[in-house]
Amino acid sequence: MAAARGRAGSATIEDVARAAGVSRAAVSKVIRDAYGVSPAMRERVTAAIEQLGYRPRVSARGMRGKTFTLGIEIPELSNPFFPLLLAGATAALSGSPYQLVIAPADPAHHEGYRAIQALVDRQVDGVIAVSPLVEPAWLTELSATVPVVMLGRHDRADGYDTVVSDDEAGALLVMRHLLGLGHRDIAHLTGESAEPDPGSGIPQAIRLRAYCTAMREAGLGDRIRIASTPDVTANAHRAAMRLLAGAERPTAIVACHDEPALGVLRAVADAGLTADEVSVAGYDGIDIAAHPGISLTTVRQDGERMGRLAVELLLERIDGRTEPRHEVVRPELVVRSSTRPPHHR
Amino acid sequence: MAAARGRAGSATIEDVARAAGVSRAAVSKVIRDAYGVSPAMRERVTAAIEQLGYRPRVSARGMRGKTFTLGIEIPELSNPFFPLLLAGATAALSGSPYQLVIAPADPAHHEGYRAIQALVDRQVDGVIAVSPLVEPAWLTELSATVPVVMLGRHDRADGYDTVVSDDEAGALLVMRHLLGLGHRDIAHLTGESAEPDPGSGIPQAIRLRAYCTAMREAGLGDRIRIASTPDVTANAHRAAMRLLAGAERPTAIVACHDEPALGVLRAVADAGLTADEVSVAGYDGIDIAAHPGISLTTVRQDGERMGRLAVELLLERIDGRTEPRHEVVRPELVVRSSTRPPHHR
DNA sequence: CTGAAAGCGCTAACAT
DNA sequence: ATGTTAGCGCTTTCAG
Repeated sequence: MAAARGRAGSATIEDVARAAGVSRAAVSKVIRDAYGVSPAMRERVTAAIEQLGYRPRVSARGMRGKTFTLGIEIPELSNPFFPLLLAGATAALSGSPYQLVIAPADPAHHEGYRAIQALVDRQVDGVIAVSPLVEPAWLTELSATVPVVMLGRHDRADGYDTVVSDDEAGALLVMRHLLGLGHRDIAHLTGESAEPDPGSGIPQAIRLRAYCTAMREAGLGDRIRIASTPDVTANAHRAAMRLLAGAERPTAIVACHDEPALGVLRAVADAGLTADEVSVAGYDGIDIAAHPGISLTTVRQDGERMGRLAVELLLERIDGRTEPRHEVVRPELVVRSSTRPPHHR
Repeated sequence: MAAARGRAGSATIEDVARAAGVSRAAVSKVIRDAYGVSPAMRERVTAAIEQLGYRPRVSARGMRGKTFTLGIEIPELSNPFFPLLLAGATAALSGSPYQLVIAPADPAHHEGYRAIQALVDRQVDGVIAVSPLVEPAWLTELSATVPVVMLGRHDRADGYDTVVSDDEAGALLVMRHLLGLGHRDIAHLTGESAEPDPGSGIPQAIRLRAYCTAMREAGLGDRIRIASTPDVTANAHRAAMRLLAGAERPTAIVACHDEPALGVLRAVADAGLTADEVSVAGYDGIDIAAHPGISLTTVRQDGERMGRLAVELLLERIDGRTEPRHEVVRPELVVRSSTRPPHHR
């Protein structure tokens, strides 16, 4: 908290130079600690900087070179998984000269593009995109201008790096668990976006496909039951209610994320049922799932690791790497009391 | 998603001017739609911009004037209350030319200063600070340079605006509720930072004081029981366990936030107790509190409104207002099944 | 209504 | 080792 003597933020490199009786270039060199400054000069300049409360303007710096700013675009911060990513990213950056800035993007309005563009307009040195909805082609184009790491999509492109969780493996983990418990009527609750394009790189789509595969391989192809709704998180409760009220009530419901799974749990309770009648599983491994009042079986994704990896890849790119890298992290099944053997009526 | 013909991001205002056969100044005017451009020229310029996929560099623009960027500093995004603020802030900004960027700050390391400074270095047009730990004096100094709105602290200063929830009223709401139910042994769980300086503007400190006041006014001054720990969110469970194991077990525990309250609930369950033996109340009104598996009595703060207000005040300041404004929003008690009349042994 | 030109604060050659 | 200088891309007087 160095005290600023002059009006904070007003001093320029010129002022510092004058105060120290040196040239602007000298000050610049001291700031960036570039080659060719005598200890004596460094001392004088440092003192002047301190005394004037001088801070280099990043915008001005950005005009010639880098801004030492990394941008990350994030949809719906309300999803507790994303803070994990950020924690990892921030941790990976601590000690480095880079600052992370987050641009929130409302996924409902195709805001991903807008937010990423806003970041690029602000001359960030690299972009991490978390939006599952921006098109790979667009990102490829973008990556010609600025290094890009896409988080959580399975499509690969040469222009940018990716960090994903192995969603297929994760989804199979839950399915094997439920099938192992003896469930046969397993329904899957997912977002609308997963449906139309099963080949897309969206995690939900991958998980949906894995669900279908697992069902078919267990000889339960005819019992596949998919409930899909726009904005699953908001509508999970209603969708689950419909599922539970129907003639052939499933004995287990697998949700594409933990948050919708919470809605499903609520629906189960509201329908006067318990985990003995209907098992529920989620996906993500958010903290609250471990709470005894919830106790949700889920697949934990190591969000912190993913965030850290994303930053590392980005820094490598900024450092000059050109061959694309694609990191896959392994999810892990966490069994809790929301999933039990099916009750035989 | 206007297709960029040239290499994205490479076109400058100069290129556009050349392509449209006009001067740079003309293009600039069109961009900012300033006074004095003929429809014909506007058309030509717009076409050129479109065709070249031109995007103005915000840094360059920032060198002369504004960056149309608002910065918000937020500690621990994992706290589900903060996304609400962001939602409100983002909503208030939609349609405006401003872009919101978030700088995450680890509260553990005095990062508030660093994050806010990073924002200012990047020439944001205004700053919203959520850190309860940055010193008012520092903010006052800062506000000489850039408009500042402080969110969630009760100290007032002339340099900057504030938006706070009425924490005293909120805390009294819970206390009155519990006392009304018949509780007499009510303990309060809070963070260490609330303790030392009861007169500070930190919300937890205000709530702590209100708790004490309410107890005393009910003639229960000698039963005041404060459990305070560093990093309450992480240590709530342990602290609650100690409280529950002690000789004089409280019949109710009030936590300074919902997240610690979740830990308390877990402790109650782990100790083999129920809401009939120990009532628990939180503060914030996070979504999960409404879940039947949790059902936590709490005080809801309208985070969305607070975020919106903060942005509005900031925009007013940017627009030239100089008299300080201090907005107070009223919290609201939400009673759920975690609080019940005390069990008489 | 349009254009020429002077910077904004900084970095990076290029001298010295 | 230090200083000079030419821009980076944009906005903004100020003339035409």
